[in-house]
Amino acid sequence: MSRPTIAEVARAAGVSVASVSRVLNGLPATEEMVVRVQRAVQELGYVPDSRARSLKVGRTFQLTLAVADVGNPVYVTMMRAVEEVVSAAGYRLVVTTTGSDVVDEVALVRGMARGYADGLVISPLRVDDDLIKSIRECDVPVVVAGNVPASAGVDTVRANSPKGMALAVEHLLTKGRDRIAFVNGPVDTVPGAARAKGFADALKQYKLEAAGAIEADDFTFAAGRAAGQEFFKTNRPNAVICANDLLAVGVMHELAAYGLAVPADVAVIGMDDSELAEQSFPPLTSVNLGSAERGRRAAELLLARIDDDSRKPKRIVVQPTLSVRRSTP
Amino acid sequence: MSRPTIAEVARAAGVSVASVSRVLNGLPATEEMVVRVQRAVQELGYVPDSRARSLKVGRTFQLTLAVADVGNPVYVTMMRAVEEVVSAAGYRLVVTTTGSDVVDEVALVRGMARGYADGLVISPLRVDDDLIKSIRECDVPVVVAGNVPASAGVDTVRANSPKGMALAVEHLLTKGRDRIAFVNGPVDTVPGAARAKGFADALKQYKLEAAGAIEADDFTFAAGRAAGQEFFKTNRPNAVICANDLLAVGVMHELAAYGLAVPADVAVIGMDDSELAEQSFPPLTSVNLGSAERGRRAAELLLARIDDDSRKPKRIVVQPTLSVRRSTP
DNA sequence: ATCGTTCTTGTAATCGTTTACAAGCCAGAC
DNA sequence: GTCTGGCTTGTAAACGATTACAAGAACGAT
Repeated sequence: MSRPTIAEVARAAGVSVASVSRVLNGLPATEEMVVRVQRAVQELGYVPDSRARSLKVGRTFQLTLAVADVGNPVYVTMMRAVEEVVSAAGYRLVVTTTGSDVVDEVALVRGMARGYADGLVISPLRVDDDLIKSIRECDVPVVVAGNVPASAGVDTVRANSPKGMALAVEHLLTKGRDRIAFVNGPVDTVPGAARAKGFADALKQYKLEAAGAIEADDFTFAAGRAAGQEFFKTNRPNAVICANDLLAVGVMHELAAYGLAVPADVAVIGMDDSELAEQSFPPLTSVNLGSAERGRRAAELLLARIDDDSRKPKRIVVQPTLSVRRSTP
Repeated sequence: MSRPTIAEVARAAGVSVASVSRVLNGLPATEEMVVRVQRAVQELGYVPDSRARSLKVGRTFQLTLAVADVGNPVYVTMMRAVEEVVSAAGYRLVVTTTGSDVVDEVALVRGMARGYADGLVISPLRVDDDLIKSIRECDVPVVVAGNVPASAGVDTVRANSPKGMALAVEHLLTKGRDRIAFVNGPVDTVPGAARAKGFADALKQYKLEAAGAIEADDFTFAAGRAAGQEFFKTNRPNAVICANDLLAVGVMHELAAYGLAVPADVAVIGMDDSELAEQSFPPLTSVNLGSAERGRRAAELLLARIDDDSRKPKRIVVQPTLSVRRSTP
């Protein structure tokens, strides 16, 4: 059966549509009016059509979070944090996944016409001028959870991965591990580039040489395994830092396959400190890049901008901490 | 700057709004008309307002997938499958999370007014009469990925977890493990109940006694650890079946803590065969309950029902297989 | 030259809400 | 008794698209 409209409710209650709308939106009305309308609503099982409503009021009360890969547990952490903030503000959160290709991201932002959502938090893997252009032209507010140039003029919340790298390297050095290898994700991604630079800087700071660096095809478990396979045949570092937890777990599987013990033979450090770090075996020492806090603050920034679009863009940097677990000595 | 409407495009192109709409929707028009409209569209950066469009045409071209917990990797598998099917059909998928409470699920279905999406795939943990009632009253099609009574009169796609249990028990028996324990999730959930019954039936079939059964508080890693902690102090099964992969991984951590080797001392089998089964160490033998196929078929059912709401409800059962990995001998 | 047919384009109604405005009603003050 | 002011309620115009219908143009056939 088809949904009743406000007109049918009005007819059933013997009042005008305007009165029904007013009662539903809690505007002043007599006791009797409220009762009549509510009874009619009850009886017909009326629920307002949100399309029509949002067409009129200009808001959908939906916010979108766009992430590259739902399989990456770091996004779970971020998603939970965002969800908490936006639902407290009376919005519902919808999550969509972009894939790691920048043209998909651009298409998503372009298609983010007013009408799908009132705002967008996007965590892009790859950033190019097209993406930045589409974000600026987007007619709903966009907050980037990630690193884009200040010139883009957009609210951002990003991690400090160089500092995170430094934490990881320092930790390994205090544990006496000085032959440190690095398994990165694709360096043409924003996090990949940042982490590569961070690793190089951290080593330079301690006047160390890298014991090897390898670029995985992707930020996934499978790519981590593949990277490990290629690498540990020939190289013998006593520690390896991975650009995220999935890569680290993939690498640990390969280490086991080559009969190397973690942490005794090789210490392993991941990044993101996702739920997977806790679940892996041995539990993974991981650089906490503050995904939860980044999610929370990105959501807050978005709400603030929806509230007032004229405020100048804010760029927040969340500082990392190290979660030490048993994959390091 | 505010988004231009179709009226402004029409004015800029010097044609009527109807013509603009027609060109945009690919209806027949002269070459010149097409060019003029497209240039105006280009120039103004016009994007149709999807609210207005869907108000008129009665469809949003969005479908919703509602899952209990985004942190559970089984939903990642399902989500990917659903996404693939619906995006091929020209819909966009939005994912929302309900939490494990049935009242949240009911609220979601109730609020699923026409206008948010054209259909819903829901995978409920707990089912009660209220939920079924809300599904029947929902004015957009709903497909349940899970087990609800046939009397509910709704399309469903469900797993055959008793059969899956039997596969797990058989596998253990052929490997000579006959003291089998069971770590279940909450038995007041639909999957919890199904798996409890499946386990009991499977044991009966082989005339075995359970070497212990324990009910975790939740289907999570933390609950798995807690369950293991409580359990392995006193009991000494040589195999344990867990109601999902997260629980299994939690249990394996506790086994390690008690110095028990997997699979040498205790074999472990999970259920869902999620990405985590592959990522865990040792890789987890897991009952594949066909999450991907369930997702795919649920999506297909939903599309079919959107197409024709009069067809009678279909109830699909997906058969399980066993993915043997190294957590069993 | 006139008529009918076909094709293109414009006008206006519509989807289901919200809300500005007007109108009606009642009470209280003079 | 009339008038003012405050409430309540109804009428109708939006919001931005789609689309039924009508009107006009072009063109061939008689």
